Amino acid sequence: MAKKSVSDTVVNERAQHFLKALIERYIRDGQPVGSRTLAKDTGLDLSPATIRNVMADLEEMGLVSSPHTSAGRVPTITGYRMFIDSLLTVQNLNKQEVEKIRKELMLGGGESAEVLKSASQLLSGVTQMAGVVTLTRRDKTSFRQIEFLPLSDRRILAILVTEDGEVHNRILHTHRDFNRSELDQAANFLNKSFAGFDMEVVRQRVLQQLNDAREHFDQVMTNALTMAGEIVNVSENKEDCVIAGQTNLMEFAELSGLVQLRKLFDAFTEKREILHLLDQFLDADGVQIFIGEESGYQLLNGCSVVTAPYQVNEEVVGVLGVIGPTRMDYERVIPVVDITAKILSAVLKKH
Amino acid sequence: MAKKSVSDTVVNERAQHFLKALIERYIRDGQPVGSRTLAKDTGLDLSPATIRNVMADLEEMGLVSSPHTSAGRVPTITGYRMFIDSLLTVQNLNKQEVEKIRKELMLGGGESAEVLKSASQLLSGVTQMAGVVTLTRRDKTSFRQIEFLPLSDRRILAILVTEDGEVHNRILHTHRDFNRSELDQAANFLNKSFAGFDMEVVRQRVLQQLNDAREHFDQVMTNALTMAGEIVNVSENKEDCVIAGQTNLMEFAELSGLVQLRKLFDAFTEKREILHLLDQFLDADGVQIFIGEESGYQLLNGCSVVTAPYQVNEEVVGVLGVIGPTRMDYERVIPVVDITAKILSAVLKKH
DNA sequence: ATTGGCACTCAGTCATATAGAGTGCTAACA
DNA sequence: TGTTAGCACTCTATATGACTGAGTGCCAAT
Repeated sequence: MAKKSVSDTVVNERAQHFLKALIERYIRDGQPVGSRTLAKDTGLDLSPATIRNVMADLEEMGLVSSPHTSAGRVPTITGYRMFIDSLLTVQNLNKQEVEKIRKELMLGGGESAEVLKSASQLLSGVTQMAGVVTLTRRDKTSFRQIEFLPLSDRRILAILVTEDGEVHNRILHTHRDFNRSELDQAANFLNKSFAGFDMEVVRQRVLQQLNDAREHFDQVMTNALTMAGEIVNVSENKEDCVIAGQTNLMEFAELSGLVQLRKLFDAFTEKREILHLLDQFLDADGVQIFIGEESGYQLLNGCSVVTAPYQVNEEVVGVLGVIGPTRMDYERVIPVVDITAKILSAVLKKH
Repeated sequence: MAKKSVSDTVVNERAQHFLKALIERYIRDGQPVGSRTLAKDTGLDLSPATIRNVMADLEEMGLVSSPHTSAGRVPTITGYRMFIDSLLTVQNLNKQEVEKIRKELMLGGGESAEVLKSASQLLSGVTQMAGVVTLTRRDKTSFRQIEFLPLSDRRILAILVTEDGEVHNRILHTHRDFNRSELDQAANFLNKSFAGFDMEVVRQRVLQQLNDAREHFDQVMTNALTMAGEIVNVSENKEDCVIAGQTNLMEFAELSGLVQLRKLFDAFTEKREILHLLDQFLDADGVQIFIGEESGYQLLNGCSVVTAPYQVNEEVVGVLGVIGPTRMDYERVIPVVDITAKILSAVLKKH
């Protein structure tokens, strides 16, 4: 409460202003920002020397650093963090752009796989970075129909259709051959028992009934249940992740190390890691930003990730976002990600 | 027949020997080969000066060239061509490696999509370059069964199963809603009419009958045929192409230009161009090699492609191969591609 | 608190020197 | 006639030093 503390906060406010200017400049040019440049950049009419003093303070606070004695200053990770958390002034997208996104996403015709792909491409196209859309919690849907078709060699093709029109199929290997009518019987039994039920429920029932089966049910039903068990499980863990525009990242000098770039690309084709990473943001609401170094994954050094979750019928089912260099234009990227998530949610809404 | 011509061919034979040695050396080291080095490399006991004379001849013939006056020689495209066409001594793979490939490919469990993916990964893994497998002529297969399921909003899910166990599904948009029994009727009609027929035949019949339909058939059948027409067409043009290990190419200095690398990667995600390129080798039998510059696609400059077609039941359905720097170890890559194609054909054989 | 001035540091650029690799040519040799 | 040794020459790569310009930190003046 003493004079000193008051003056402190005043200094800090101005310092923050400079920090903001510095980072915005750095994002534009990609080069260390010196006192002279910054002096011109901020509206305030101050001499470079003054700026230097402030920059020294900022450096002491760990918000900026200089690559070497006679270079300007560059934001540090914590500098970026502060910028993102409290200094950012996001622009709104103009209606034209919003409309473009909406149109683009409508094209897919409502087929979810298609739409997700468009969304990813859209994100990468608009931002010139890598776009990514994950689909983790599969839309809670219900059992519609199951069919079995005999193939040769004790193999059976199982087709499971869920209410939302997704088709899962899988080849099952059995211990003996089944003929067409046996399979039809099995399918009939299952369809009668489970049609319309929530998939989660189906899963439980199948397991449960399979336990009681030896005593109560005949062979047909046991077989049916066994097969159902297999395919029902498959349809569960189908996590997915669509990435687009990876090659855009090759343009950024800061990720220049071919080694790092390669690791990144490998992670993209592997997908698992990316998926795991983005899943952390499933439950956040609204846009989240995090900076590569904060994640522990060293392969994201120099990168930032901007994400937002999206919904189907009010329920979050995945996240979408953009991966690019930490030196990215957040003020533009944030609204893009935000809007895209909202529009995607709208498009995916089922009636 | 004069003395001169005889001596000429003698010179050429020796020159070819040197060319071979030079290219092999260059493939190993990646650096221009000088006369001294080459003198040691070839078994013959000749002085560097002699070698220089020969190299001058080779240069005159356009088989090698030197980047600058005081560097060694580097093979030219035509040099590589000659090497590949007539100088190459391919090694055979040892049984261990062959066995490894066979095992790896067996894993997929006969699901063709899976197996192709393994093949691609295998090629890239073994050669440390990019592996690619195309599937162009879809296995000539026959109609097994079709099903229609009503979704909401005048959308119908059509599921077509072919004899080889592939499942094609697609959402059809219709001009009015159909109920379950209408759809069942339609499916029944189609299944009875076409079960077991070759897909090509089915396609023709559908079109033909659709023409006659207005007069002879009732509404149900017309609808059925219309729907069948749509999905049958879809199942036709499903060309595909699986690429793996693209990032391996980042390791090669000769493709270092980020720009070229990016173009290459973009082509890989686009796939179309690659597919078109490889299709040229569908009808060649055995391993084919071609050098990027020869193709007209300037994006393959500095690259070579080694391909071999593979079959299902004696019929060629696609090609597989490896894309890497022109400076690649052909003597090893060729047998790998060759064997992989053979094993893949064996694995895909249907009984 | 702000500023001008000044000495200092450091990356980048240019010219120059030097070493090394390799060539082409010529003359000698078998 | 094919092969070889020798030699002058070319060109790259590398190191070196000088110089410039950008930018800093600090001190003393306002």
